[in-house]
Amino acid sequence: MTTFSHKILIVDDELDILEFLSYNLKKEGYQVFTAASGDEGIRIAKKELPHLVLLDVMMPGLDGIEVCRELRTSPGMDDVIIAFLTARSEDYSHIAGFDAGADDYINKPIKPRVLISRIKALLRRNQTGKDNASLDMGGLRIDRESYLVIKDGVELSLPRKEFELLSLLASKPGKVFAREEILNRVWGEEVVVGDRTIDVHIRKLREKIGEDFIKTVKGVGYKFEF
Amino acid sequence: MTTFSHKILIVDDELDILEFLSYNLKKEGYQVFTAASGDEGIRIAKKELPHLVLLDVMMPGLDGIEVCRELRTSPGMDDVIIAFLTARSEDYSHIAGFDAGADDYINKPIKPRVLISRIKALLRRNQTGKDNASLDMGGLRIDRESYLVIKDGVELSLPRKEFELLSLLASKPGKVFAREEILNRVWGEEVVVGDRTIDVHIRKLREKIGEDFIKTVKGVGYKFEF
DNA sequence: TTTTGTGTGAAAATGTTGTCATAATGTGGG
DNA sequence: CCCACATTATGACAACATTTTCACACAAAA
Repeated sequence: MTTFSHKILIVDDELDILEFLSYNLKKEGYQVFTAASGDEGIRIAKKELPHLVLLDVMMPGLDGIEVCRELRTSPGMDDVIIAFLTARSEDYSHIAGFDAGADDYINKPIKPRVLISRIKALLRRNQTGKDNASLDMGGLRIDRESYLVIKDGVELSLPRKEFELLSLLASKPGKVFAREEILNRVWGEEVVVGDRTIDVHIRKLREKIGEDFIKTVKGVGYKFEF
Repeated sequence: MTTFSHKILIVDDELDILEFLSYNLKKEGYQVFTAASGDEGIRIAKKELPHLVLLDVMMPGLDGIEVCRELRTSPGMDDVIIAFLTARSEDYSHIAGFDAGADDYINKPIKPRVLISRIKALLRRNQTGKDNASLDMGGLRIDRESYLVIKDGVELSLPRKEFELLSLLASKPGKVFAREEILNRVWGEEVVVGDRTIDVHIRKLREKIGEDFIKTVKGVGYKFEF
């Protein structure tokens, strides 16, 4: 069997990042293409039909989201895996809405080892045809199908309410969910539970997945961030 | 072998789009059903159990999202592939909250060639592993043809219900099957059996194949793992 | 008939969920 | 800047729900 090499396209306007990523991925044996703008990214993507596209969200001109949209509607691109590169500080709320095409979000700054393992996971996933109903972010994977949360590679099995709560919050990173809304969607409209119930579940979640993912917005509710 | 034809249901309130899509899909050999409203779509879906549903997001009355929700919670519909049709200009944020069921988003206007290739990809994706006659995993082989389970080389002969239950769970390792889903697919839609029936069969299975393969997810269902 | 398969109900075991009291923390007014 | 107030965090526990397990009844097959 000849060694098969995946094609990866990196689109980012910052040249040093481009080089950094390119270097590390090539070292892993991937076939790497780079583009410094959205337009160029689309052109190369159409020509090379890469298996995976790393897409910077913030770019002058065509931004990552628009590129993603364009790619997703291009012929032959149906199976392309698209991962967004996002700066940790950026507000995710506007991205969150766009769940049509992203397979993963990867935070900058990026440690090579982490990047490689995420990319391997992504490529593996799509190869087995297992189109997982799973979200992957900040070292946390939430798999709605297997009811499993994987944190840094370690499986956590959460009780139902906790899982649903996390699942809800993480479905729209950055968005603040009001307590009322949480109650409606996790517990249901008619169910009546005390005021502290949510807090307690939030606490248990934080114990399990770490303190940093769920942020309290006093007087309003909670939000998920990564 | 006779040619197998996939059933596709299109739901859209614009009749010319309905016709346009219908024409193109029929030409490809698909069995096409159409509905001009959400209600009609649900009715037809329940009757025909299509493999794939193309769902317009914006419709008067029941919109695509609501239809999708309804379908996803209908018995037997778990494997239906649902793709949303969206106008390019539409804001995705309101869709985002709805993470329950869409397998794909397809932008209008639609080029036939693109549509066909997306649909093929979607159908292909879901088909894998479905018709496998023999599954082999973790020292356990499940042979649907000979109705035999072989554990570490030893033949086990399981009663029909037990075999079908195991077969279902193992058809998608990792996936949690809700009790409701199990009932529908192993016992059938109309059959009414008590709550404890599933548990007892699970228990007998565990006795025979070992305790570790079938995991309980409390409040949700069971899943197979190896 | 004997054996095997299948479903039921009731008790026990298990894990999950909700509530309370109390501490900690943040917020806005003075 | 500090205080009083409102809100949230936390830990222990009680209440609850679901699943397990068992013994048994009945049906279907051998």
